[in-house]
Order: sequence, then C-alpha cells, then structure tokens
Amino acid sequence: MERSRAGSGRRARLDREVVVGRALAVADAEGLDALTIRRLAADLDVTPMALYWHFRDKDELLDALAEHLFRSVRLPDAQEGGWAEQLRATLAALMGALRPHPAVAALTRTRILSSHAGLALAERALGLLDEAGFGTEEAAEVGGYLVAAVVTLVTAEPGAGHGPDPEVRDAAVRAQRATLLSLAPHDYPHVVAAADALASCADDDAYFSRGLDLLIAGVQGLHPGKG
Amino acid sequence: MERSRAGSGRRARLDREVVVGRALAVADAEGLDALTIRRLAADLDVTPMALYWHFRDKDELLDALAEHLFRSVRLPDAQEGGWAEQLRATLAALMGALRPHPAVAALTRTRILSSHAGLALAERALGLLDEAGFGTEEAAEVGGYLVAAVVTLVTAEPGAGHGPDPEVRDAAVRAQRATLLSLAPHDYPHVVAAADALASCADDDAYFSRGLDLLIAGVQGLHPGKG
DNA sequence: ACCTGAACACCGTTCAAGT
DNA sequence: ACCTGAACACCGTTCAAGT
Repeated sequence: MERSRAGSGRRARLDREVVVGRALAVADAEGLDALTIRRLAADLDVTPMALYWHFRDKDELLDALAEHLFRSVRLPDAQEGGWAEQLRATLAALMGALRPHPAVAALTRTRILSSHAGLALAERALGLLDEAGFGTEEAAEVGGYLVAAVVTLVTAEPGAGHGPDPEVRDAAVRAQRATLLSLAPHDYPHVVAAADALASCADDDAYFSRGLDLLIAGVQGLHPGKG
Repeated sequence: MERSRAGSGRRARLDREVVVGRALAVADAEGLDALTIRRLAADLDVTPMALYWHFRDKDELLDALAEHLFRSVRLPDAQEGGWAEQLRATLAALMGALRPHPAVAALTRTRILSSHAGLALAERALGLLDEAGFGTEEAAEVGGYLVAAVVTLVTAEPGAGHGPDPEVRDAAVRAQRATLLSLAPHDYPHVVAAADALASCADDDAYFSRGLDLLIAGVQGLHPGKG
C-alpha cells in the first residue's frame, strides 16, 4: 500500500509554491472556510506540521495566497492615454486577476501594502493620481480606497457569496429571489421589482464594467482641476 | 460562592437582545475573532448550549448582529433636495451606524437583503435611483454596490483593521509606516512619499466625507441623463 | 533540511437530561 | 420554556523527536 492519494502518484517534495497552488485550488473549489491547515495537509499527503516548516503560521500562508494573486495582475504598459484611462486599465487589470478567485480575493484587501506585487500596484495608482493633480494625502486615501473598492466589486457581485458549488449557488439564488418576491409590494415596491437583478447578476462583464465606470467617474468628480 | 462574574451581580434571564448586546460589546472591544459561542456564554455566565435555545446556530447570531446595526441606521426624511443629495444622506446614515462598530460592519455586507432593516435601506436607495432615471436592473446593481462600498469605506480606512486595542493599533501603524519608509524610493517613490497617509488616517471625518463624494460623483457619472 | 507523532488548548454543535 | 452536562468531530499550534 503506497501512502498516496487517489491517482496522484508519488508525492512531490513540498515547497511554498506547491502549497500555495493547492491552497488556491481548495479555496476556489470549496471556499475559504474549507481551507484549513489539516485539510490542506491531507490533500498534499503530508502531516499538518509539515506545513509549518514552510510557513510560520496560517496567516503567513494567507499572505502568500494574496501575494500570488497580486503577482498575477498584468499591469498595463504606460499608455498614451490620459490618467483616467490608465487608472481604469490598472483597476481592470486587478479585477481580471481577482475575478477567477473570488474567495481568495477577500484576502487581498488588507494585504496590499504588505505584498511586493501589491505595492507595485499601489505605486502605479498613486503615480497616476499624482499625474492627475491630487495631493499626496488625498491620493493615498483615494488610491487605497480604489483598490479596496475593486475587491468589493468582485466579492459583492449579486449572486456571489453563496459559495463556489454551482448547484448550491443556484439554489441559494432562487431562494433569495423567492424571498424578495414574497415581500409586500406596498412596503418594498422597488426591491420586489428588482428581485431578479438583486438576487443574481444577469451579465457579469457588464456589471464589472459599470463598476469601474462608477469608480473612475467618482475620482474624476473629486478631481482638483475639474471645475 | 455565587456563580456570577466579577461585580456583575445576579444573572439576568437570557433573551436575544441581551445576547446581541453582549456580542456587540465583545466584537467592538476585541474584534470578531474573539466573538465565539463559548466566550460569549462565559461572559453571560451561562453554558454555551444556553445560546442555542435563542439562536439556531452561530450564523443566526451574526445575522442578528447585522440586523441590529441596520436597525440603528437613522434614515433621513424625504427631503426637498435632489436625488443625489438624498442618496448621499442615506449613505451617510448607514456610515454613521457602521463607524462605531467597524468589526461588526464587515458582517453587514452580505446580509442587506436578508435583514428587515437592511431591506428598508435598499428600498430607499433603489427608490432614489429610480427617481434619478436609472432602469430597474442598473439601479439594482448600483444600489447593491453602493451599500457594499460604504461598508468597505468603514472597514478599509487606512490604519483600521489592526484590531480594536489602541496600543496594539498604534504599534501596528508605526510598524507599517516604518516598512513603507524603508522601501527603495527609486522603485516606490509615491508609496514612500505617502507612507504616513497610507499607514494611518489623519482626519477620519474628511476621509469618510471624501469617500461619499467619490461614490455620489460616480453615480452621477453613470447617470442616464448626464450628457 | 525537512518531516512525523503526540499533545494542548481551543472551536461549533448534537443529544439526552434536568427543572 | 429554558438551561445544563457530557460527548463528538473538528480547529491551529508547540514541542520533541526522527531521518
């Protein structure tokens, strides 16, 4: 009897990269709650304690997960376009990296400034806001908020947040819709009318695009040289 | 020997309200991680199982916490002003309710549509967006996002998220600042220049006010009748 | 250097029982 | 109706030990 998991053959030697890869897969497939040290160790065919050789504690593993996502952001080259277009492209790049991993995306919000790749993203955003004429302090506030806002866009998408299993998700969306439709139309006319759109997103791309439009328009509205 | 905790006297009979009140106090003082069933039961001088008489499980307790916060939102009366002003006042009311409880605020983001008071808030927002001329679907997306964005504003404030203990928080902020200042200015010029503002918020009220400005300007930028 | 084994101090929750 | 007590199946983590 080989001590290995179904069809996985010989166990490769552990390093941070394979642990992070497996952790990402677990979180994507079953959500962040399913990502426990013990579960991850079992998946990697190893003792829980083995992971502590590679990571000081669980938090350091989550840091590494966030770093992995930030590293997958493909920052656009500095373009010809104005700062607003470039800022939009930068936020779109972050969004593109987060969208495939909504469960893990939530981890990035608090880790931008403690991640190397996150700092590169922040530097880019601050540079564009500086170019736009924002002062240092205002740029810091706005830049920090924009990154957090993109994360929110991904994690707060209507119909998301019911876990990754599509069957479970669909059932939850239908239940949500039914609950909203059962409200008294006299008390909640707009909620009842919008039940479908509130419970689930009809067009993901349109939702995300509109979200970016809102954020960029918001920054332009704050813009010192606007009036 | 009375079975009661230090100076608390006779134990009052349990109900949902006193449990929620104590839970809020624990979360405010020590963060959401400290809020466990067992810890809460000990604080209430009761067996962990006693709580299961009042709440089906922990999630239902967290639902009740979110409901409590939504209920503390003082929605403004319908004003004379335009939809943008009213929408801003509505979001400001939510922000006012969340700001004293940043740890618990994170719970509200996924619970708006399953909370009575949250639905009242959503209804108000959707009504104003309707008045502004947004279609049902777009209003649902934008309205849902705005509420989530306010929560993000509260939980992502620079310097927040280091836990509630002021000493611990200050130490974390100083460490963060020092780390940012130690970066190579050649690689991260804007981050280094903005280290102070990124690590901590100089003026809370200004930050929150600017955040609302950004969101409202963003909605106005999406507005169908803008051009 | 890299991993195992046993143990500790926690969790949320079920189930039967008390008053 | 409201709460207790014992038990179960989990957590993250420390510490000493193996190779």
